Amino acid sequence: MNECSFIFAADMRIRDENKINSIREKAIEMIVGEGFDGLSMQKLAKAANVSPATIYIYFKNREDLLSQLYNHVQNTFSEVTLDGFSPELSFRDGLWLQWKNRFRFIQEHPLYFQFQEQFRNSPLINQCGVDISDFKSNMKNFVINAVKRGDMKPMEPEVFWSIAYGTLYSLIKFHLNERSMMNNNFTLTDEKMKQAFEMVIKAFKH
Amino acid sequence: MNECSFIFAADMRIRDENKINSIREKAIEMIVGEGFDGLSMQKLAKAANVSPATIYIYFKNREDLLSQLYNHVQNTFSEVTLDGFSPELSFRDGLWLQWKNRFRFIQEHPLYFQFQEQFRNSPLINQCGVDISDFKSNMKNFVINAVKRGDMKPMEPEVFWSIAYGTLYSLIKFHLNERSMMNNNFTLTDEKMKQAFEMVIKAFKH
DNA sequence: AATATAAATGAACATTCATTCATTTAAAAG
DNA sequence: CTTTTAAATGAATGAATGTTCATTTATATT
Repeated sequence: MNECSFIFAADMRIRDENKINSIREKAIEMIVGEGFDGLSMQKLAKAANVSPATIYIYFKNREDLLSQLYNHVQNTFSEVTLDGFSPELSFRDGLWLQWKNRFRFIQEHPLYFQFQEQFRNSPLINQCGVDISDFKSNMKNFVINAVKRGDMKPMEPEVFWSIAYGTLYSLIKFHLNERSMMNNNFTLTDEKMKQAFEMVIKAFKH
Repeated sequence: MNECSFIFAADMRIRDENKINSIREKAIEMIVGEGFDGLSMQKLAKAANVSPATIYIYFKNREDLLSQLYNHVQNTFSEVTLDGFSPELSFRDGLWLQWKNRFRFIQEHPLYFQFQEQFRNSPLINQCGVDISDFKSNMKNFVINAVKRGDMKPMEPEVFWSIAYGTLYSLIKFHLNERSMMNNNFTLTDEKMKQAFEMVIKAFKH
């Protein structure tokens, strides 16, 4: 398929991958900074040093742009999060690796995370089908194995997820908003993460 | 102050409280359904059966409208959440009452909750100063008392909050999205809430 | 150098946007 | 009933919106 498209596209002027990247990054930047209603195609074009029409070469329309942005962010998220992970890992090691990987994701891509959260909490999430089946089957099998080994009593996956990750995501949000709910600066250090993690592990104990 | 404004306003045509309510509710409805970029002043006027100009009697501009919406929702949230609550309650009873109250809030005002989350995860949250100091001092004192009594070891408030409520909010979000992360329907019953609550309590045990 | 192909463009489109304003409507007081 | 006051309005404003299109530019092959 790759060779095919290379052959057929032999004569075409090559796509500027920097351009499509620039459009994507600037779009995410604008959305995180000004919200979805702060993203206009013309402002985006200007920010990405591109003609408005150029955007429509790579994206069918505004909706498709947003959808592809989310897709891209989700793929990056899956990559980082699955790094070094295996469903065969012990409950403790596997969950801790997930915590570390997910925290690394927001450290390496803070804008991606904020975009992700903004998108997920908006109605856009309902119009956008992103395939993360590989990621999900990894997570699912991990839980199945944990129950098999008796590291965790059986429970609905949503209950598991809420305790295992709801806590972490809340910590991360405090970390990202310097002006947190408590009005003092909060930095999520490894130590605090470990402290919370041990409490979560205790919650899962029989 | 109330009497004063009554006297001075004696001759004026009375403000239609239904109108301002209708504007508010329709606005929240539109935002939850179509996102912040789905809310236009003209569409809102039509939905609320009002002239666009009328909106500007009650709200300085679009930004002020959004800010007042959030303010209203936060006040409602505080009312419901503090119902029956006291910082003097035992750790277990107080936290459980908070869980029940917050769940009741999203049951009675599901749109409010979704609006709240959408707003909180958007950049709008930074431009909008809402006073919830009464609410916060209640929550703060509750934690102080819990530490005093030895029901909980001292920890940063953000860590406490993430374990105590991060879990609950995650459950609530699964509950509200019928198409959840796990792709099956999830309903947050009292039983499941209690199950998760007991795990959270265990996490806090010494 | 000439050709072919698609990338890239800037100007233009109709539409929708937030906001304003001159005018009308309704209600309370005299 | 008349007057007064502010609520309420519909039409209008210019600016900004998403999208298109005829044209130009750049590149890989001949």
